[in-house]
Amino acid sequence: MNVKNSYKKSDSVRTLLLDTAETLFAERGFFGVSIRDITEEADLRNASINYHFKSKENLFLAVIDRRIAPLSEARLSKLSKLEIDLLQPDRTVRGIVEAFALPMLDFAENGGTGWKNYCIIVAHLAVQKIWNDNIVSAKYDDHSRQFIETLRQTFPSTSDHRIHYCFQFLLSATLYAVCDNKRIDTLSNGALRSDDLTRLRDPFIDFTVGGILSAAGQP
Amino acid sequence: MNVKNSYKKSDSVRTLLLDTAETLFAERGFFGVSIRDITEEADLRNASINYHFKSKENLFLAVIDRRIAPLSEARLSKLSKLEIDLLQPDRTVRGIVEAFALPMLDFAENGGTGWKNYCIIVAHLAVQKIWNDNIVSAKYDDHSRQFIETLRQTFPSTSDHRIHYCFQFLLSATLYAVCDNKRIDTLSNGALRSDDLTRLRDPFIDFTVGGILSAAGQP
DNA sequence: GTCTATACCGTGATAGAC
DNA sequence: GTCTATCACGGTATAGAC
Repeated sequence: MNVKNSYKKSDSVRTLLLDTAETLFAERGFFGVSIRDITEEADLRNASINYHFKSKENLFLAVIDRRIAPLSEARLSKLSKLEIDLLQPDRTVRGIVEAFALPMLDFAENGGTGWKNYCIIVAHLAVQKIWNDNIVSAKYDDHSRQFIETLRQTFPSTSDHRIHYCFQFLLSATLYAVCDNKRIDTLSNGALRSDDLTRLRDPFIDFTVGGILSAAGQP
Repeated sequence: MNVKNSYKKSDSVRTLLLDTAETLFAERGFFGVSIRDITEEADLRNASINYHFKSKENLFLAVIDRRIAPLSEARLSKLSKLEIDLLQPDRTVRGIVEAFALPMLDFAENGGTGWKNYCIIVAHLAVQKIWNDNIVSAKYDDHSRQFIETLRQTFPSTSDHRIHYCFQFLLSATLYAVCDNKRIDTLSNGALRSDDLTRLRDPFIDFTVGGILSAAGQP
């Protein structure tokens, strides 16, 4: 019982730190947030971060790590249900796009603030070279390669490099969609909102599916 | 003559600071770089930044500002030569895509390290809400709206919100393309390079043109 | 007008009391 | 497991010398 209680208490502090860090990192990025910002926001002493996570960078890694498995599983579960139909590449591509993008769009919009902030952090990471090796590649290569392989099989006569670019284009559209940068709010004078991913969904699928068919169409 | 000389000297220090800052901001972002990092790299005292730019944030703004006019002019000059042909939306869309994306891809690859770093910085800015008002909106709204308006005219029966999303998708593909994050190097096991924008160009145009036609096709 | 020296505060991390 | 005190360092900004 003691063990269980102490575990639960420690666990709740860890979770509180992860949640608070997630929020702040989403707002200002890794370098824009100090461990004092985090602990003050969470009403804790700043030593708690070093105790629970050893360092600020480690906390950041833990924030990223926490939600990789659920996201990856949601994507791969959809992908595993996909039937590659070479006679209907449009249907197959739609299946790939939906398996890759819809879980992230759905988590970002309906998964609560935690998931929303997580997606924003990933969108930031993704455009920065410095995180490519330690984080992005280490954590996302596996399931990215499965999507690339599925595209590969869907377009047997398309060159490898076009297949890879198609994945990049799908990725960039997805990540920009979840970064919630308020850009479209400004440009549309408030008619659209960058956090309204429900409204984005249909145009998004039309664009990415049409784009991939067009880019993969010629070998 | 004194005035001219002193102006030239001051100007060269300013330029050195701008160039050095541009390089470092591209590597680690605004918060990841200190004014000491910049002045040490440039072999200057750290007070020179406050003297020439008043503050770190002001220096950052100056870095962004410096290259907006040339980029904007390159884009709008191409756009002004475009003829909107409602009977051939594919040709028109290709013209819009080329006017918006090719100048940036070209500057990033062939404009020297300064332009390359600038494009990387813009790609980082673009996904962060905090810079939307002071920088992105203030500096890029004008020419962004011209591209949106041209899309608007090209697809008279498409809803406004799809037009705005089409611009967002074009923007996200363009910015991700120039961020040089090495992701495609990793995923392709070195067969492709994120700094090889020449090779990216044709698939990029096929994807974005096909995507926009598909997303704007249905009102 | 330009650069030097320095002030002063915030940073990440740790040692040791509780 | 948590808190206090403190470290060495890096952060921006400024006052004043040249």
